[in-house]
Amino acid sequence: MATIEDVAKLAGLSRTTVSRVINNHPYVSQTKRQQVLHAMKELGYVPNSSARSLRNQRTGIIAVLIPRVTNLFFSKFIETLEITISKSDYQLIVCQTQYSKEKELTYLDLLKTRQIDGVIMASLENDWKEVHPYLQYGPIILVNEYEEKADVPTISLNQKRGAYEATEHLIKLGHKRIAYCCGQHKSNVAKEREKGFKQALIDYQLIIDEELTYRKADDIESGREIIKSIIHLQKPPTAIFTGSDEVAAGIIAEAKRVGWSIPENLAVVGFDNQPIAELLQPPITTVHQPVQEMAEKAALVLFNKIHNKVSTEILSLPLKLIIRASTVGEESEVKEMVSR
Amino acid sequence: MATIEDVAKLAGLSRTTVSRVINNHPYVSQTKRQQVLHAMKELGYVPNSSARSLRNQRTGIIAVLIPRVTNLFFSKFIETLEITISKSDYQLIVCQTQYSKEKELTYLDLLKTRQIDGVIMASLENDWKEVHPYLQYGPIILVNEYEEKADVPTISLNQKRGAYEATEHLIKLGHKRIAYCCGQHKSNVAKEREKGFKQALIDYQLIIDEELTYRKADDIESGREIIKSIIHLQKPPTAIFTGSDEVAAGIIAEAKRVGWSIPENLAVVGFDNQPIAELLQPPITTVHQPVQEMAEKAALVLFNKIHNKVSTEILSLPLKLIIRASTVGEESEVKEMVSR
DNA sequence: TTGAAAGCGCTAACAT
DNA sequence: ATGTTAGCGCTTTCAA
Repeated sequence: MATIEDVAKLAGLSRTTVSRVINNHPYVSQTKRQQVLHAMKELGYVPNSSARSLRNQRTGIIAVLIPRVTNLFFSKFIETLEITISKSDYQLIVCQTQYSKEKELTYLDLLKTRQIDGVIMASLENDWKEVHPYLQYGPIILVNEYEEKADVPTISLNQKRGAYEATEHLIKLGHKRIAYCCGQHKSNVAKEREKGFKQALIDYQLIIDEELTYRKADDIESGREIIKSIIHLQKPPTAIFTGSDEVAAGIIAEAKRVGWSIPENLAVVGFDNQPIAELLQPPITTVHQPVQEMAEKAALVLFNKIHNKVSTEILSLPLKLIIRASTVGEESEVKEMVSR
Repeated sequence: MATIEDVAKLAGLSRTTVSRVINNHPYVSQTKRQQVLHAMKELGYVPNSSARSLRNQRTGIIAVLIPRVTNLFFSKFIETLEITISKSDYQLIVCQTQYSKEKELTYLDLLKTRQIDGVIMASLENDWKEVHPYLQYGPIILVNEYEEKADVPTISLNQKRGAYEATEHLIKLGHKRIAYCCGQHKSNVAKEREKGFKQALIDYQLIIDEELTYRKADDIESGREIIKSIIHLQKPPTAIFTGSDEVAAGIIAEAKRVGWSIPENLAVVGFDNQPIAELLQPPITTVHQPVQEMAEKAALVLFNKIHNKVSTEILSLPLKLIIRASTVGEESEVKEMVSR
């Protein structure tokens, strides 16, 4: 591997001059610049990034913390994030916490050891007081997940409002017994959604029934389980609000299996607006989250932080309800369209 | 930020001794070890990884190249890969080539600049002669994708066999006009599947009709497009083999929209065995790929390469056909079960 | 406009 | 068992 020294020798110049050429510094004559460029090419020289990192105190790498990558919400987030930061020649280290506090802290250690220039936390397992000390080692921003006590830039989605609108939609369709089911990992996202859901019930004078509340649903299988439990209820719900399209898909599949019609026997609302939401029979009414905007904004804000532009931006992006046949069946849809 | 020097001073010892403690070297007395440990704790000392990388010529980071992360096949691969390598304290940089040759080479440059210790290529855009020179900078292994000319460890899936079995399944159900549709990015994966598909037709004396061959289908939308094209054919196919469950899902959704029954009017085979395959109406017959095993094996093989254990392993893992109602309708399924 | 030299923080060969 | 010292490859003062 050729070093800067080798290039300097071959070009008959000093390391300094070579470095100047590498970094596009002024005060290098055209002739010498050419000599250096030529020597670099001849040797196939490429600067060693560990040496640069050590010297410059920056690695050009950032880390993103998520629970797991096989969740379309997070993979979409990472897709956009990686594309965005790579435009600035940054690399992305993916850190799956798997909902573990210990793993989360282990990944934050990357900041301590200076392996990365900054962290985007798209999930949060620990109490903020555990995370806070890491701020002395480098910038951290909170995205998607959020935390009152956190004194860092935060980009979140208006989960409460999103959940409220979805619930209101069900209420306006005449539903009075609405089940709630979301994931639960001490996440504020889940908490805010629950707030929005309950607020809607309150605003429309409906009763909140804890029997109809499920808090550990986060995949297809758990959706199925919920139906298995619901069918034994004396007074089953007529509608159900869920925290993800996957859960909704599981619910719909199992409900159909036991002979229920959707939405006649049970109206179902999903969350995320994943591609499958449109494909299922019936297509799922769901809440679209602007993941891409969130990722782009996250990259921007973290870069600002890294370059010491002091920002403590707190941003909340709006969600959007997308109405499909899992709440408004074919017939009622027609009716509604006519009535417009 | 405390350095090793600070720790040494505080402990009243040399940098060497501190380094020995950090790296668990022998020949450090218990007393001094304790002194060092104590000083480290007091200063909140953590070794600087850039300095270690520079000195040790290893970064503890590997890169994985994929087209994009929002594809369940690849996100599942990355999920398992990250979990596996993190057990050995390695970090994973995700590189999305977006099917671009230039981007692929840019990411391979990480090897040149020594930002990473090795590369797992789960996709391949360039000709091997473009990639080959990078081997002098560090280990590269090929996973999923493969290439005759490549002189590197390769872990692939037996795509030809998988496609053959899926096609044979359709033939045995009595289909004679079978459409083929796969993605095409000069990928050998696609080529091998096509070979398997055609071999099956040949073995059963069926005609290969180029009119029924689609080669740029890789998402839901392209599946829909294919149906739009097929319905205008004079002699439409009675079955269709696809390269992904997403394409199959698009085909099924659109076919139903135009009033076709699946599998009565068109039998559909997917690929990947994604969770949605089971949820759709009808559930999709598909080919399961052992992604997790592949990822675990990939980590193992790359680590071996990194530690100079010379292996040029070429491995091919088997695929498995999973039969569901998109090829074998409810009734025929019953028949078949009875006939067993 | 160019170069000499110090030093980023660490490890290892060598000496004791 | 412990310390001295050279150097990994780079950038940046400082001096010329």
